[in-house]
Amino acid sequence: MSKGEETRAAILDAAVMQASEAGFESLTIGSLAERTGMSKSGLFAHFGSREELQVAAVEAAAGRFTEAVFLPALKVRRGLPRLRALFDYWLDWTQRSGLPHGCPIHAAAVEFDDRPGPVRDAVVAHFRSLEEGLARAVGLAIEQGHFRANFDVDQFVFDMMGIVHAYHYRSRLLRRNDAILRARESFERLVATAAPAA
Amino acid sequence: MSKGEETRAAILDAAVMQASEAGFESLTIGSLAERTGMSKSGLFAHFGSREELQVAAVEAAAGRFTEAVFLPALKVRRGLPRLRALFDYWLDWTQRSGLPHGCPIHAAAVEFDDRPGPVRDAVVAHFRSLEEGLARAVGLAIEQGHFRANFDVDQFVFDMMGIVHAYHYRSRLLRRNDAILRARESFERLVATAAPAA
DNA sequence: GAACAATACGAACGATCGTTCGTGTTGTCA
DNA sequence: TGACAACACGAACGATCGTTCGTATTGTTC
Repeated sequence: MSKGEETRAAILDAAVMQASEAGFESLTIGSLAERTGMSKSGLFAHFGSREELQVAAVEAAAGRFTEAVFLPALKVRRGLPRLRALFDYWLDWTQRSGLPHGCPIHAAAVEFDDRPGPVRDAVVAHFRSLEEGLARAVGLAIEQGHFRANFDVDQFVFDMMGIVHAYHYRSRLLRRNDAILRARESFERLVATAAPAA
Repeated sequence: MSKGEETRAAILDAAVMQASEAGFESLTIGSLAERTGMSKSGLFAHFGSREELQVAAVEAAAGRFTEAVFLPALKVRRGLPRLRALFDYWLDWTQRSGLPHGCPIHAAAVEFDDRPGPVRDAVVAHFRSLEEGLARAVGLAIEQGHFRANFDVDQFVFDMMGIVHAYHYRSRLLRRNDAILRARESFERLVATAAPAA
């Protein structure tokens, strides 16, 4: 890795951390320069514009998500066990990735849901690939006979997204530490509706 | 209503609209002054600080929510019918309230979930009262015999929040127009789990 | 080590940020 | 209508925003 690539990676590290704390809109050249100990212009030179920096930060966060959630889940037996692993890894991936202030992309999804542009596009791309990955895992659960054959995969993905959103809301905004228990109970009930006919 | 109260209300109208478009962090004195046709200092004088303006805007949005969701639902027969009405009014309250860019408080919930201060406090207060209202409606459904007696009210509220969050995510970020159908199906399934023993 | 590109810097730009202040212009009530 | 408070304004402040540019200082390659 060349010197430039190294600094760029270090900048994005700091950017993802800051986005986790205060959202992608808080990513300013100045604050990021101070955080990394660089000059504003030196940092700026690694990205053509602030918007490109935000896009790169979204993609960096998305990459971390994949590393922390999908890659380890692939080592688990396909079908329901892998789906459970995905769910479990998903709920606490930020903490395991050194982002104690919540999921940055989850925040971006709300921040940019009404602001067209490259940042929004990057966020949408992440969630599309996330939903595709989930749908694939559900499909495997059907193949393995863990879920019934005529199961509505898309509805399952919708519900699973809802559970995770509700978990974030309850734990981060309301600071209720029973959030993870509520989420697990919801997930188990959701899985139960998918059980094959006895 | 005195002149001052009138302008203040007009400012908050514009503020809620803008927050719906781009979040509460986008509420700057300058942009709001331009939107209302006032001078920066003239507008500023109605609030001691930008933060107080943000708090007032959150409270104004919360008030609108109550008017558009809870008040009309009170006219519906208590129990399951009222709960359904709450859900339906909730899903499209922003459009009926002239906020075509999504729920401002929903955005604030994510924007300020990690930023302590008066704004966050106002957001939390809104969601607490919202959850209390939901729990009360579920309690009435139990009283009316529509739900079984030993039903877990808190879990129901958690799941209902999740459905609405997922609805926002799917319709606003992914722009899928089947979001409302997915949400309704999830809600019906949730209601079914609450049915009293036959 | 020489040569050249890659990288980082400091200074400066116009714009906008929240906020303060002094001064008019209104609305309100006796 | 006169008097006083309420209201709105324009100008200015220091700070920060994203961005540009010229110039050192580095890494990299022959």
